[in-house]
Amino acid sequence: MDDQTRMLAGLAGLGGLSQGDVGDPDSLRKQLGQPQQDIGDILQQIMAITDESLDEAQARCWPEESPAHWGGSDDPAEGGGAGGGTAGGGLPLNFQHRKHALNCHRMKPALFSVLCEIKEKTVLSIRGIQDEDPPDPQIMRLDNMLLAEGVSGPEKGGGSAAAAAAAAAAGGSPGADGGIEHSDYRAKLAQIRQIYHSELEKYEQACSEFTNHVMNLLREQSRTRPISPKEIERMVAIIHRKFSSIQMQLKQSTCEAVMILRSRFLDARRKRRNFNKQATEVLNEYFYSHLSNPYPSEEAKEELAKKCAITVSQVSNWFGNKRIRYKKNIGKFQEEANLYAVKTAVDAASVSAQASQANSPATPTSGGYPAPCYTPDGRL
DNA sequence: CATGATGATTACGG
DNA sequence: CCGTAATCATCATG
Repeated sequence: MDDQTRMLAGLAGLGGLSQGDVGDPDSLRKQLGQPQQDIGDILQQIMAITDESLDEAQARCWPEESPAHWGGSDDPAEGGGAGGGTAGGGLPLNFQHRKHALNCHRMKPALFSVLCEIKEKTVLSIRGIQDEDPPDPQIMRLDNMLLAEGVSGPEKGGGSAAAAAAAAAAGGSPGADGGIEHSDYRAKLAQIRQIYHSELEKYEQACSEFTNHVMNLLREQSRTRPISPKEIERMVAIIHRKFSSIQMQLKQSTCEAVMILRSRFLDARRKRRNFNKQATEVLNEYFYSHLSNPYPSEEAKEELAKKCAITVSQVSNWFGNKRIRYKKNIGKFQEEANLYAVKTAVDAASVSAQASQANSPATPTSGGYPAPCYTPDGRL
């Protein structure tokens, strides 16, 4: 035990006394009659408290030899702090009294700060460097994704309800085919979002509750053992890290759910619907009447998209597919070509009386695509 | 159920 | 970013 005491005293000297900051133990030492022994005793008692389990300490009385020092009667500069509990001298003290005595001892603040400092240094040296947490790239990725997917972030102007309603209305109106599915998707997404947010809130609440709990606990304990603010800070950080890893799981599974939903509803390739007859008719009409240059401008695409109740990119897809497939096997498309050539011709004729040249819309003048209709093998 | 049609996606080049 | 070519996955039909 003596060794330990010396060591502690030495540590105390190293840790705090030499720097002479807060507690200024040097001056204290001067004031005290028998400084060395006093400190040694206090440290011993602290060690004893630390060693002993709480139950033991509370259950049985403390040994008789030391109370004199704690009683205060022996102190040169009696602050009156420890007066009450130790009045009897020979009276056995229970744990509460002991604690009180410790707390009120005039050396306590100085020792306490010294111990805090020692702890601080040792803890820092053990695991001080790796403390700064970089913002987890994984969680950032998930956050971005959720944001992009509309799960987190602002509730999309007036909420999903409005959007869903609008989509549903569009679905009810004539000719909007994707509307129904889209609104369904919206509804499901809103559901996911709701679950996500309520779970997130729960987690956050639990986290702050737990943090509060721990902080209260630490504050409570800080009266009997040295706990530096930094330590509390670290503890809170640890708790937050734990909870954020849980949050990450939540985010991950939410992302998964959204992806599944998306693949089921939005990935049109999975649930491909053919365009309706009228739409393909419009598209084919344009294609064959511009066969020499079947590249609709952006405006034309928009026009066609509107007429066919599809999107511009669908128009682009259609023309892309059409061009390549036509080019690949012109023969196969002759019939169709003639049909639409005739159709446009008839249209032209009916609109303008002087339509003697049905040929004009599809003249093989420019090189890109072969002659449209009446043609190589004259298969009209 | 095999097969062709068809809309969407991907890889690549300008 | 747009177009081509290849490819995928589904639809539609016999």
